[in-house]
Amino acid sequence: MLEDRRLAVLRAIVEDYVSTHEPVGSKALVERHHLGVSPATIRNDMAALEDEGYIAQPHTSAGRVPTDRGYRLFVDRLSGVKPLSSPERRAISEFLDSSVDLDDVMVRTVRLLAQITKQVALVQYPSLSRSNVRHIELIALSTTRLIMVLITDSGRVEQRTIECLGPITEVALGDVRARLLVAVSGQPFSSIPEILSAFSGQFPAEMQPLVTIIQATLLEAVTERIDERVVLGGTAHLARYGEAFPLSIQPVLEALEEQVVLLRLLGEASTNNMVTVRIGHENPVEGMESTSVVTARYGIANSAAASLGVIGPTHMDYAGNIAAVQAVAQYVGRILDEQ
Amino acid sequence: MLEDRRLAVLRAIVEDYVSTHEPVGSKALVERHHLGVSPATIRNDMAALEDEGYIAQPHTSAGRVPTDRGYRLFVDRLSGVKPLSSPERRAISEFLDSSVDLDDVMVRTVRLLAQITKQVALVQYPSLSRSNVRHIELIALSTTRLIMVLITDSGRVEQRTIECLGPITEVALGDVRARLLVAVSGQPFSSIPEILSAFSGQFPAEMQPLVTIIQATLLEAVTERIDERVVLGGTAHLARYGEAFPLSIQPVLEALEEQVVLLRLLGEASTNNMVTVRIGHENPVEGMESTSVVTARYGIANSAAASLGVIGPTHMDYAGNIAAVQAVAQYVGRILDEQ
DNA sequence: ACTAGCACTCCGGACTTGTGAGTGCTAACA
DNA sequence: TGTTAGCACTCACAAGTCCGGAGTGCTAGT
Repeated sequence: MLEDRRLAVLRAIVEDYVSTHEPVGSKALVERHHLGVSPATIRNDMAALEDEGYIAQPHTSAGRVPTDRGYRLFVDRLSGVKPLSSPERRAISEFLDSSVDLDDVMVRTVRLLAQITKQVALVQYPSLSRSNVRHIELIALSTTRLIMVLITDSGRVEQRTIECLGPITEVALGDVRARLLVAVSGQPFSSIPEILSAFSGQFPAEMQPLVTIIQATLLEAVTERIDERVVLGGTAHLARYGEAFPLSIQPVLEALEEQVVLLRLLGEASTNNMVTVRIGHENPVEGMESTSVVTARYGIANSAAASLGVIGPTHMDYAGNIAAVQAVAQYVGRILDEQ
Repeated sequence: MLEDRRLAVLRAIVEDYVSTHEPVGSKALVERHHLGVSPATIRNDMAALEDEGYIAQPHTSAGRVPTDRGYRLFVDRLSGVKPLSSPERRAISEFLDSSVDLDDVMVRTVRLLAQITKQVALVQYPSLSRSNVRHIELIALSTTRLIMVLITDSGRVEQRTIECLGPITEVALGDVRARLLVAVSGQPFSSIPEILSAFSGQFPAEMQPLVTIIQATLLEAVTERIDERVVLGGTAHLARYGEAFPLSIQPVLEALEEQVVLLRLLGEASTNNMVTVRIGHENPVEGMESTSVVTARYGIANSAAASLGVIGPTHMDYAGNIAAVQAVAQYVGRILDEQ
């Protein structure tokens, strides 16, 4: 009962602060939310909440502001998930129709997400490591150079140029290509290293240099290249907070330029299919202490999976953003499945 | 003589303003630059320069600030080209060595440019329309789907998925592939439409659907896809100007999210090989009135060409940026030639 | 357990003032 | 005629002062 009201107060504080961006006081609170008690009572609750570390005052005689811990409690226990509005659903389905290409899907998704959340959006390309090989092609460009094209069942196309020491014969290349195709086609990336380990044995000695370098390149493509690409959009939304907040955007912009950092932000998402929220200092990245990250994994029928999400100030609309991220993740998974 | 000094004054004003970012007054001017005259004389010159529209004062009794027109005169007649420092040259050549991939070159270039100019950098992918076809590949993914991979001599790889109505036979596809390869291999993109116009005639009627759709896809790839990709880097540098300037970064960030806008900014570069500078209002893009754009074309031995450049506030270090853009453009051209 | 009242704190806006950088003008000078 | 010195004038900006109001914590009363 008493506990209940305290939580209600916390929720009210978070909601008000998110919408007004100003410290919220006891009086304003009772006026805006019809809690049936007087400001004085609220003040007692606030004092208790402050003791427990859920809220704080920027300075004496100012209203209260939620702390990271307060937001945490809010998203864990208090925030419902706002259903998306119908224009939003419409936008998603419109975007759904006209995708032609994996790149296209990624770009459209990131735009969509940025647009409906009004935040910075991130979308990771489907992970190669959980993909299967759909096709592999070796194409001679000159007598010493060839290009390897790798196509996954998630629609991704990887290419690598290979420089050979000796000249390549048309016949040898065709031979390698044919056998390689048989060996790896349809196989998951994770099993490629094993397959390759016994591969070169079937070729005569004079072809070994060629086979070896091709093999090495392929191996590199499926393993070392676990560093994935992330597309980014909606950075302009950062400027909205510009001066108004401790969130000085410089470090954030810098962080967003590093692929590695983006991956860290997206990475280590929840094990299950739910949305993950990292609030303020919970973020593993320096310079992002006053931002929150909302992420979700999107899966392509278990064959490949990656993450997407949004980044915004800690005082974001968690309910709305969680709903948006979740919905978009579902849609994207579905689209990629269809392809 | 008198004219000469006035120009010297303008140059001094621009240089001081660029380094301090504060309106510069007559007294400070004579102290910092050893013009052999008194402040009063300078004031007369300044008044003249103001009448001609080269400088302006933000408010009475403030120093003078160059106008767009002032900058224009400065870059056209007054600014020497700063040679790059040796660490800069070293950075460029280090970057030069370790490029493996077209994508890699683009990413590295944009980073490099952003780093040495401390501005936002843009690099356009080599234009397809001036490229030659190095190889074309058709790969069946299923009985009704195939993927077309197009490799240009600038190292770019384009892929397209093609959905056929009827089932594809291995033989038919091989036939089309072989003839297509012969027909277009080594040809410039610009001549592909002509080549294709007579292409389908050589196939029997039952193969027409297949040939037609492949042909259409290829045609689309070489023509409609003149919309080029642009990579972007160094946006964090924008934040440096953050509040300090009329350059509110929101519209700029927004503009930078649109590929089309980026192309407009890069586009219409100078006819010759020199660097182009667009100052403030000279920019064709709304919201970029207080930014300048420095661009140059980089060519790959006449076969393909595109632009790169930097974007910064009008009070940028023109001499330095022009030198950097020019140097980087040369290096990139050279690297892509080698590949 | 809640509320009313009260004294206290302190941020932030408004207002004032003073200072200094900068200007334009005029008159003297080479 | 071009340059300089001197001077009165303007005005942004910083510092200082003041005051109101929002908000708090505490205590006593319901």
